[in-house]
Amino acid sequence: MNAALQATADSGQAPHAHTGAWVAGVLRSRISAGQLAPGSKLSEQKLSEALGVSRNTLREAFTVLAGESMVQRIPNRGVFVAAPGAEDVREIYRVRRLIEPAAVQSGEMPPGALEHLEAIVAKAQEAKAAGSVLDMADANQELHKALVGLSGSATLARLMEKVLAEMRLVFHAMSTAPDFHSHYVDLNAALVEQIRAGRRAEAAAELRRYLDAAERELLVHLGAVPAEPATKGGADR
Amino acid sequence: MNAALQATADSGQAPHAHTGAWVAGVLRSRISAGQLAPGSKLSEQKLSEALGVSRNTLREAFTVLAGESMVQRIPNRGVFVAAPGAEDVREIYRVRRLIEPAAVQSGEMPPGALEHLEAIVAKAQEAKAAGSVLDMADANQELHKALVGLSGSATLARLMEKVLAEMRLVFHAMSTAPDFHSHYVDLNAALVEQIRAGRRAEAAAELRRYLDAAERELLVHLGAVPAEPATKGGADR
DNA sequence: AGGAATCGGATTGTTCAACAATCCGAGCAA
DNA sequence: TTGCTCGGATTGTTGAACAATCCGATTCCT
Repeated sequence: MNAALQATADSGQAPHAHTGAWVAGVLRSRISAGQLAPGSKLSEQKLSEALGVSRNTLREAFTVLAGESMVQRIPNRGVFVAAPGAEDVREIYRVRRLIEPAAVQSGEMPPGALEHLEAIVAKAQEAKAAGSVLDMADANQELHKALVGLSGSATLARLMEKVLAEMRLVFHAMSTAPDFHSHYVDLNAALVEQIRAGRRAEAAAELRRYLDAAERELLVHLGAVPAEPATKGGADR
Repeated sequence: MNAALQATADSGQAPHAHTGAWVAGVLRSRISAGQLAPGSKLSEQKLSEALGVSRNTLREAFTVLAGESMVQRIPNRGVFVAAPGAEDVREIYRVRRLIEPAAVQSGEMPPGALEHLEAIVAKAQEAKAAGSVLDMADANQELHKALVGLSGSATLARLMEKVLAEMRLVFHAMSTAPDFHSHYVDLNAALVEQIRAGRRAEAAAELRRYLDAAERELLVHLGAVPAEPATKGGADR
């Protein structure tokens, strides 16, 4: 834990933009990279001296990150790296299930978007061939971000980015992280193919199935839902 | 301007929650209420002494509000109440057009939601009968928030709240504010009626038309689009 | 006179040091 | 063991200080 903290303090001499925003960026990166484990406490004193900034400035960064729900602030207790649970996963997929298919189905399709999608798919297939799980995960996230990008809305793109950041936290929070992504590379390819063919409604429907399956897989792995029986909507919470 | 600032400084003795969040709440209310005009500058010194908080604490509130894009922060210049323009209106409706119909069409319809919708419609009709434009506007926003609420997602509800806050800013930014809302009361009623009847797809389609019309009306009033010809996309900014 | 460079005041950005408020755990008592 | 109190540690908030930057007005040159 300590190693991760003081690791990048060397670049501490050049707070490019506003120092607060810079600190927020540094912490955001480390959290997304998993260097700061979900649930771990971020001490004001340690972090401020490790990053070479004032406690006040660090606090500003905390405010930013709390607004993005990357960290959780508990009054008089401190800030902790967000640790999403099963209910958070359900919420994540509630959002994705609403936004992604809608963007696919009724997006305005800016020029070059299709090529962008296909480039990402190619990258994912490359990563799969090379067996690089990390690159596959990255490409996967990039693809879904691009799908939302079809809507042409910067707001929704930002929201999706936030959601994907939370997804990374979910993965980091899982003790054992099996290969969730390789299954989906081919599905992604098929999806983009359908979009290319103009079969937007079918693509959206397939995407919905995709998301349902992914959510279920995650919940099962979190032990929040039984593995097999898929009938009545049973255990909630 | 000054009157609005020091107006509520009387309650300044009881910062209930964390002072930063409290200040952010106060400012948010005043901005939404139009007491702080869009584009106006929020001076750190004046505001901090008017609210009876430290400059540092006020700054934390600014960070929060900037994260919600209620204010715009310009480095070394200060923070200003957000002043949405035509492009922002287009972005707002890009989001609404994607989210609201999707929520109507595929929302999970929690119990009591329908009654809630109808209660809001009733309130709106009441307000229309009484000629209270303000209550109509409130009911209108409440209805659309409730529509998104059908999705069951707190994240999307928050996003919609942010969007609606920006809408209020748009109205406040308009010099002349004619009656945008009375047209839509009956449309809202019809919409809820269709939802009640289970005709979700039709309701979503009607909602889309609704949103297109509202956006166009706003853009026309902002002078960002010609009044009649509905063909080529013309003047940008 | 018109325009460019300059200067001074004002505001923001950041840090530091201090104090109050709160929480957590250790130690003690019943 | 259970419950209480106390002390240390951390957070919340403030005030003051200084550097950096920006804006407007004055001044100077052509």
